[in-house]
Amino acid sequence: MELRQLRYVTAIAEHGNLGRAAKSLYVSQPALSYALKRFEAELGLRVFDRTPAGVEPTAAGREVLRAAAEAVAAADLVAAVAERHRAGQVLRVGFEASGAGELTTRARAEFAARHPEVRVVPKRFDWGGEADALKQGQVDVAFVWLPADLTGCRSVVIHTEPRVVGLPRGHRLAGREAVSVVETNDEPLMWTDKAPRAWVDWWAVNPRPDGSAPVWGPQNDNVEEMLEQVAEGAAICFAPQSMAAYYARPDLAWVPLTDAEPLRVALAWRANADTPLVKGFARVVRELASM
Amino acid sequence: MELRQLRYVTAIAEHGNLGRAAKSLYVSQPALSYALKRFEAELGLRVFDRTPAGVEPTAAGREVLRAAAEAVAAADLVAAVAERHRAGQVLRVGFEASGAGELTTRARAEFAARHPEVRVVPKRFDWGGEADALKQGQVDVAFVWLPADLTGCRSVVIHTEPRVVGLPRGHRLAGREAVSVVETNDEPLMWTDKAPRAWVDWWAVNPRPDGSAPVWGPQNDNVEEMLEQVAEGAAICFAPQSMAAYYARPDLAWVPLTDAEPLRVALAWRANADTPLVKGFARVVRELASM
DNA sequence: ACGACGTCATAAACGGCGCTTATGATCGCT
DNA sequence: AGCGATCATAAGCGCCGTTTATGACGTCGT
Repeated sequence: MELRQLRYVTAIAEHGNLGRAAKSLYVSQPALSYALKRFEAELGLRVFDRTPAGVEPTAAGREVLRAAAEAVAAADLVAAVAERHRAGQVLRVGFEASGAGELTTRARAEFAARHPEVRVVPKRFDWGGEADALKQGQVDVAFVWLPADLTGCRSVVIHTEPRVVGLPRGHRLAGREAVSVVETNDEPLMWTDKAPRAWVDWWAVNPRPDGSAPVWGPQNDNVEEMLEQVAEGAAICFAPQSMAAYYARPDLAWVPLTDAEPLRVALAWRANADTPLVKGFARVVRELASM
Repeated sequence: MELRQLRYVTAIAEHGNLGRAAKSLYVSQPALSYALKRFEAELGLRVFDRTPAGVEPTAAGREVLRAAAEAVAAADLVAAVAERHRAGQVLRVGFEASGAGELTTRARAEFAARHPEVRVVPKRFDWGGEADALKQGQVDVAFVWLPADLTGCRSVVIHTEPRVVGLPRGHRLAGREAVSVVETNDEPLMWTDKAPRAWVDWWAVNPRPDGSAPVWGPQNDNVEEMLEQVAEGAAICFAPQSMAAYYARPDLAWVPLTDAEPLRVALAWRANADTPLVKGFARVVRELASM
């Protein structure tokens, strides 16, 4: 007996007709007729009665078919187990913009080297998107720019990074070695409606040290849209230091902010998906972060 | 994926060694090695690690093997269901000597072909034994030589057959084209005490057409014992015509009887065992008998 | 009553699969 | 270094499972 035979009789029972069942199985009708005959001979009993209108299971056939369907389902589970292992050996790592800087890249590379059987897949998100993606199961772990709502997740801060101001080349503040937040008070500032208000206010340093509110410039969804508009002089932006290296455009100037709270990046994962793969990645990230 | 592959990997896991597993599966070791390789390629993952000491399941392989063992067990259940039905689907057909001649054989063959799920088992009985066996439930149906007591049974005459006289080769009547019953009056006649008196008298044509009684020869229990003694000249016997064909011994002569009532054979079954199987067999016998 | 249609069954032919034998590669042990 | 045990590869071949072609049978509509 082979699975092929069990799949055949299961399909025949479902369709009630050798012709249609054959089509569904991508074999010819005589092939199915012959296979059924040999299966019945092998079992020593008739599974189907033949009628001009099609076939009907015999009483004994019904029991055989029930058992056959279970065997087919059990075999499909073998394929599913294998698929899960093939697919489950994928670690989806979420991030936005430059993520955790070099740490993001080094962590993925190091983990991939230690686990060649695992495919580490980077997944980029728009502003604040990596936290939602993690919670919705679109990624397995994420480098999350704080502040972020990580309810239902576990996280550990693994990176801090000074902030800088992004200016168009030639801006009056572009040649400075550093500027304070208040010095940028009058400049329109890029913002986004994609992220939660707390995220936006944190990035904008709102309220400012002197108690004033920022001047809001154009809104944008992601880092490329933001930098395009800064480069053309529409506004300035606050960003992590690594962005200067990752998006080193000739028409942009990056100047350190002297008094802006540094960015903290957390590695986060869902509490109910604390798998060995995820734990292993977190271990690698912590190792690299402590060097 | 086929069951063969699942049985192979299950056996490999059990033996931990391709050579021993191959022996247990009655295939050669290279065949198993090749089959395993193709199975792993089909699944897209390695089920076993190979070592000089044998094979060991990988972590993923363990899960595949667990699922494979379940699928094999489920498939074995299909065979077990079939076996249970086969064991229950037995039709025991009783008869004596040549039964209803060719009809007996053709009926069993035709019914078996139409019902592969049923095992049709022939059961031979000594003289008159098939009627008692039927009533006692030793058989499901029987080709009964009449006359017979079929109280509690249903029956239908499905065969008639001329009678002949069995003579030792060289007997004074052996060369005749036909003889009358009265011409055999002086010859000792084989008889049996196994069957009812009515049966014995019918077969002996007692009383004879001229009112005389037969000359009783040796008694016997079955056809072989009878023919042995006829061949050695101890007596003659009356028999159905089919017996000449079925027991064509060189030391016997069969001569038609001109005035003996033909044998009538009935298909009989117990009235309280009017099952679909029995009814089906009766239908087949009637069909063939009417051809 | 007959022809058309739908359905299952059989036959012959053939591509390819799953096995065989022969043999090689590798590792561990002596 | 040689031997034995184990897995892997290659070439060849028998036979299985499929195909196309066609037949048998029952039902339905005309």
